[in-house]
Amino acid sequence: MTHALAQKLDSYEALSDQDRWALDGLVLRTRQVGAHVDLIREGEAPENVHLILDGFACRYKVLPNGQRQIMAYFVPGDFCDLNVFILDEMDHNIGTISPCRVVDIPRRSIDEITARYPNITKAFWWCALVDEAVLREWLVNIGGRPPNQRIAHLLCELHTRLEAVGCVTDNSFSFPFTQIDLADTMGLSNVHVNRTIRELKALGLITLKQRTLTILDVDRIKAYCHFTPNYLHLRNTRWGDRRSVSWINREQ
Amino acid sequence: MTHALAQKLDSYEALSDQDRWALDGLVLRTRQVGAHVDLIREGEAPENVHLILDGFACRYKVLPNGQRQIMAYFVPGDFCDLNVFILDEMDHNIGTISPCRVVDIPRRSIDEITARYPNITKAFWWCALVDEAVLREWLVNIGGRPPNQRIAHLLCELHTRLEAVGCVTDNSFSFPFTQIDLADTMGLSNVHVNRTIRELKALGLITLKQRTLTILDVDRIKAYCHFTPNYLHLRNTRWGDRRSVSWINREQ
DNA sequence: CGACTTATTGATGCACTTCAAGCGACGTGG
DNA sequence: CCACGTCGCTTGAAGTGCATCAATAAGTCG
Repeated sequence: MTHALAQKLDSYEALSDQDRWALDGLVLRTRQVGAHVDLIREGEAPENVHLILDGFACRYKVLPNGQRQIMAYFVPGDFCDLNVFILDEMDHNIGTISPCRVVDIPRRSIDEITARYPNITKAFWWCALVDEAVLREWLVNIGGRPPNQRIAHLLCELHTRLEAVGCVTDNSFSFPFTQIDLADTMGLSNVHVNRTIRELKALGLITLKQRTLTILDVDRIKAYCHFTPNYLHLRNTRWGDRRSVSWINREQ
Repeated sequence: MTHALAQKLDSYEALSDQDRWALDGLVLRTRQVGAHVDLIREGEAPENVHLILDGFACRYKVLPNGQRQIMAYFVPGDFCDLNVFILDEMDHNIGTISPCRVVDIPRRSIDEITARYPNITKAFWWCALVDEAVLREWLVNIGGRPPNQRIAHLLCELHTRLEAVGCVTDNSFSFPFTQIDLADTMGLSNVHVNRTIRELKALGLITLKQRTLTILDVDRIKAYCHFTPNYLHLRNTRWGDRRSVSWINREQ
């Protein structure tokens, strides 16, 4: 059974057996972390890279008034802070949502890998750039989409990302997020998240029972929120020749 | 007269004379671009890195309903897409706000520089990570702050970033953004942006005349929106020992 | 079983959007 | 040179989408 990281990198570029062995060496020392535990906090100096092998985590900040803003979700196979060594200190927190299996990778191990395995190095780069692209899409999501499409879009993204690491069966996947988590992610109140989710259920797009989310009609929910996965830059995904829209034709 | 890039990198780590010369070689071939011109569009394959030497540009997407979402502002000294080669095609557009002096840097030049100048390589890394940190802060801004603080926060950030490249005198700087630009940046309507800006003027925090913005009371506007520049990771900036807030104490 | 968190639902209010109209600055062409 | 169109800013009026407050129900964990 291959771990989520190898599966994820493989979805970008085919890995050799040597590459795989090197990755296996990276993830030898895993540790189990409970739910709602901080892996690293704002103000601390980053020592290790955190890799999530199992479970869900997130990146977040807390504003002076106590408001929490979640900026990213981490799913199995995701690095939390791959290149963070460059910066002197963390400007945000990283905490678990559900119990997680985590690997703490020292900087030296990353350097050694990138020195010897160009394929992996390239794949790491790809990870970092995709993470940034996801962050951009979240900004678009919060800034530009109405709440119902906003939440649907997040669900489509999670579905796609989790599918790439084999965590989806029959369009169902583990969904440990509370409605408060979602509210703090989407810039909405928990009450409104509740009503929006019920709307998505009523439309027959999803079901959500016992922390398991099922997408009932993948095509319809993607159409519903205009989900295009191009920003995830997956190898096997193809979508129509969607031409870009420029400055000129701003209105419809 | 040193250009904005050298000045910016120097604000991170002191550069040697050799480093400076190498950077000067990078920015030899500049070109002038008008306002509201796309430098690169969604769907295109990235060929060159774009560096802004003078003027303002932005990163944006256009949603199916015609809504534009701006995801980043570029000021003098900023790379638009430093590491974008890794990805097959652009997932967003980059366009100018004002007329700009731009350098198109081919991938090879970047590779040569990073192969020979470790200081510059490290500084480039720092640029990329700070850009990402800024993006995160924008997400917090849109998701978590009320509109008045949201706009004030953007102005504080611009002030700080422009100061680092010598584009601020007497707390005044060029401000070519229209209120529609700001609206598409902040996830607000242009009407509300207008009223909020008038509020900031009425509070005596700013003036805005002939595309020049002046911050009348830097300390007060920073306090007004709880601006902390730690996410910009500037060398010379120091701020109090702001301890991080964690999961536990969520409410105030 | 009891304490606490999470989900749900209703009622109220206001912050924001939308629509609309007027105004000044600017550029272009007749 | 003036007429006209466009664009950005401003302001008013009206409607509503979302937050806030509150109270109950349903899980969940010790």
